[in-house]
Amino acid sequence: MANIYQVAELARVSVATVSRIINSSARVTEKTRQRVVAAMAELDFRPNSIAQALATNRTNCVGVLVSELYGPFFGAMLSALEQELRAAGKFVIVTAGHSDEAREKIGIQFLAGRNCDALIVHVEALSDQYLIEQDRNPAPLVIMNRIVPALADRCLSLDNRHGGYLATRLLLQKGHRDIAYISGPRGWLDAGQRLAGHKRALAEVGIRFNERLMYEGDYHDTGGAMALAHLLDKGTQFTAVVCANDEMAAGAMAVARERDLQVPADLSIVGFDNSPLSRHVFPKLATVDYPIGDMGRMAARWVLRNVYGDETIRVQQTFEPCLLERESVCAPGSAARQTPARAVARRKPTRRGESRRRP
Amino acid sequence: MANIYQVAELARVSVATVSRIINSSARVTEKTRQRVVAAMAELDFRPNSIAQALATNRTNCVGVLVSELYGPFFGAMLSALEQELRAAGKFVIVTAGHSDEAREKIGIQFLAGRNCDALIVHVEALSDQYLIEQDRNPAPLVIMNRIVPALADRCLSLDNRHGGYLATRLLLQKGHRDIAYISGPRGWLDAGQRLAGHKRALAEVGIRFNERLMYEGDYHDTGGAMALAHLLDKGTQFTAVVCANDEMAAGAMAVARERDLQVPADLSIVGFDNSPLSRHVFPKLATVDYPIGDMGRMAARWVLRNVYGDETIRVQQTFEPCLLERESVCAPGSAARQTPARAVARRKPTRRGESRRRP
DNA sequence: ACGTACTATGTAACCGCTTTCATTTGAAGA
DNA sequence: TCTTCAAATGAAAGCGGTTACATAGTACGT
Repeated sequence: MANIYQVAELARVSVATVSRIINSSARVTEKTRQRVVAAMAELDFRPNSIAQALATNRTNCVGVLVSELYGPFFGAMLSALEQELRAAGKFVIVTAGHSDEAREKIGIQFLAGRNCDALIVHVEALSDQYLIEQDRNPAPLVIMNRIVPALADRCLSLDNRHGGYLATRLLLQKGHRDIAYISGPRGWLDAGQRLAGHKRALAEVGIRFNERLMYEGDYHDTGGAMALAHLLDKGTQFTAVVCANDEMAAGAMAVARERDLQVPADLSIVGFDNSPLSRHVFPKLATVDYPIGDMGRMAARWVLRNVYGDETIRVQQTFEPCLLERESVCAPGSAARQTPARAVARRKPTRRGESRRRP
Repeated sequence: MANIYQVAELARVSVATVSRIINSSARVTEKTRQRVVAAMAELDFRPNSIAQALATNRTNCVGVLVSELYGPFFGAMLSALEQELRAAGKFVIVTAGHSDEAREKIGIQFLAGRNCDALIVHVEALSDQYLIEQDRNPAPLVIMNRIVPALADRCLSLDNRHGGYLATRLLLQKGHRDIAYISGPRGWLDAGQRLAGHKRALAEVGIRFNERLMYEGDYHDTGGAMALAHLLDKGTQFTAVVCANDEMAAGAMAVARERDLQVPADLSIVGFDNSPLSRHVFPKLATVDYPIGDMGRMAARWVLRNVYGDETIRVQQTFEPCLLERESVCAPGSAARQTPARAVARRKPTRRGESRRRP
């Protein structure tokens, strides 16, 4: 591959002039510009981006650390983010932190070691303290789905608490009183926030949160399945369940089906995230939309503005969840079946003595 | 950040010696090694990877071009691939080609422009010819899910034809004779191969492929839904349908449900890919496992071996699909219902006059 | 014709590391 | 003690760009 010296020689100019043309960084006579452009074309010259990076101390790379590279959540985030950055000519280097403190730490070091211009991170296990220390790095941190007070201007987050509130409020409005909750892993921030929203919605209508109606899942369908099984087996009655994400809701739905509980007639279910999955299960899952794609895009724009200096870009740091009411929810004890009446074994007794007939 | 000169000065050695220690590239006295290591620690020195890349002409970056960054298919591929490369200290730069020729071309240029050491590409629209031309690049190409004869040693692929064959054979073995087929987009390679396998399975038992039982979908659930609706409306009878991927199968299942067709009693459905989705739908979808994670991992290993010279690594280039029989399939006209008998409207007449009672 | 004020271009240092080749060092053997 | 030779180390030239500064060139006013 030709280098800048060969171009300069062929065009009978100095390398400085060639560089100026590459970067449009200074005026050049039209005549010489044409000679140089022709030379570049003839030699099929493309500037070596590594050399440029060394000279300018700017790699045009943005590091992205997510918990996993698969799954609809990170997939949507990554996809939007990459599209936005690529449009600006920036490269995206990705790696996974696997929700584990040591691996998240290594991940950040790994990306920082590549001289990324900025890091967009979605971490669960790292402490605020560690993130704050990292921020003295040449590469600023953009923090997804979390608020670190000292770094508030670099944090993009969804109001998870409000999301949890909306999910539970929907059920309350439908008339449910005994509402179970399948939580995400204790200690994960969003899991705690969603639960807090649930509690607030209950409190608002004067219902005391019942520890026995809550179970900690793992954000996977198997965990959701196990959670609902446990809740049912405990015997405390409930007519609806809020799941802290869609995947657990899908697992819960499968268990409900196994036990011949009709969703939503016997059990209303609400999920969280609005993952594609929520539209694939039957009945379609009511859920809380998590605009993670928008947030990924916005993280990219934060970087474009604050690192690459594009002042024309506006960024938004907080996002609102939005309730999607679908077929997995109805009034408690309602006979609003999705399918005609059918033989039922082991059906749980209808709550609150209400009739099962359609109102 | 400290550089190698400062380390050298502090340790009272030359930069060459420091470099030797960084890379373990030559023997160094234990005494001086310790001095240097101490100096590096004191200054918190980390070698500048960009400068290393410039000097060695090796970026330790692998470019990955996939159609999309989201979705279970590319997600699994990316995830496995990244994990394998990261373990070897290599960086992954990702971008999307969106199954469009122009954008795929730009994507490859984009990655090549970053001086990647290798490119792993999953492209649909680019011609073999173009890929062959690209291969003279400094960065070799690894081609996923496709066979370019001239570049056969760089191609990793699944035997899609065999997969299509397995799906249809399962249905034939169950006794189905009238089998519809919802294809992927005409022109996509894997779509054509899967269809070819379907045809071969039919031919093997002497059934003539019926053009009226086949419909071209788009690999999305909406396309699958539309496809099944069209097939049903056409009036040609069938007792089973093979979908060229799981997502279309999910769409088809939704339409079947809308039309009060029981799956599998009235209609058996087989998907392709074994995406997580296939376990979330009800009944669980029989499908053909696509070991895309393994393939991603293997692409990484190809690069590790052939580009980074790790001779100890073995690579495998062709992969076999594997049938997963699940609840969405049964014998035609069988009453092997997943749910008890129920009122039915607009049910299609049972095929072949068989009884609907359980055998 | 000449000094002035720009503008266009060139020179060379620098970014931080690797690597070749030359030189120094040190230990074994005579 | 003096060679001899391998091992350890250093000097300096790249890698391919960018950019501060110097210089040559041009147009203009007087």
